[in-house]
Amino acid sequence: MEQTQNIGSFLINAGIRPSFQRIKIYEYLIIRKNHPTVEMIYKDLNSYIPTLSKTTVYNTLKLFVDKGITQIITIEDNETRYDPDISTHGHFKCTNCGKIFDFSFDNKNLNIKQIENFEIKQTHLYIKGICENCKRKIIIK
Amino acid sequence: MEQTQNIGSFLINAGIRPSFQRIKIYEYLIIRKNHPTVEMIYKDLNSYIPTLSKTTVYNTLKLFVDKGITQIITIEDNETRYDPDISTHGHFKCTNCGKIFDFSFDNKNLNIKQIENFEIKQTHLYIKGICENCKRKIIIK
DNA sequence: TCCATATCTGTAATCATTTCAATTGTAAAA
DNA sequence: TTTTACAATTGAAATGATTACAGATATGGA
Repeated sequence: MEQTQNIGSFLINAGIRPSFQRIKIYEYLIIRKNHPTVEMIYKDLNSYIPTLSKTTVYNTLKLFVDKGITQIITIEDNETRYDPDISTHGHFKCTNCGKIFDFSFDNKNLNIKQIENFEIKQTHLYIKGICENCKRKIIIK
Repeated sequence: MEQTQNIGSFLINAGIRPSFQRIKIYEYLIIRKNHPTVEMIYKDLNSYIPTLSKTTVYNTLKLFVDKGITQIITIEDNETRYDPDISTHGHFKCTNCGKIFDFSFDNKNLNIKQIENFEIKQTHLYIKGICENCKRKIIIK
């Protein structure tokens, strides 16, 4: 499949040698778009790659983060999630269905006084609440 | 000290029985303003309350969060921090000195698109970078 | 093909957090 | 004041996520 080709050259471009496992894990991230935990990636890929080790998933994600092609999402204190979209954008987690939604926001006109002279490297906006779909379901109940 | 009195009635008001440990832990949070981890609270208070158990720190913080007088800060994936200021405000973590700074922001001009019809319950804005003090030090080096 | 090196794997170790049962403290009734 | 019931605290053990490590496997270049 040519998708693998693309991912392979993308990884090389990021300074990562494109092993089978690395390609499959990155592919998982961009196809599923589900902001997965290590457990989710391991569980889902294990049926397809039976020899996969959880350590490899950890190592690979750490590598992706170090090389700047994946970001860590800490919207919840008891689970680390991963996002291959490294642009500055927000994450909404529905406390009812657990799904995480991406959204865009302007961080230009925040004009934050207290940290004016600080050097900003990363911005994370996390919002929790009820998604539209769950809101409807809950009303019906 | 009358501070303890104030905290005692504040806890009662929040539906929390003001035990010695609970008062000291809440006092720690509001006096230090250091957004501590469980470990920090335990270590610092242990010299003053030698019998203190780490489980009590965990239990107490969970109680505070449940009763709505403390919020969890997840700016880092490997450490859960706590803040007795439950208002919506931002947190800046200096990746050099590790200190966490509070800042205020207006979530009106974030101009968020995709989640217009979602019900928002909590908003967390986390920024990482270099604080002014560390910036100066680093330049001098 | 062979070698050197990188990657992957599974196990064991570590660290944060939770569970649980026993002890201690407390407030109110007798 | 003593008793009693219940809540809070404690420390040990269990759990769960993550990391360290050492051996096995795969890979690219000579």
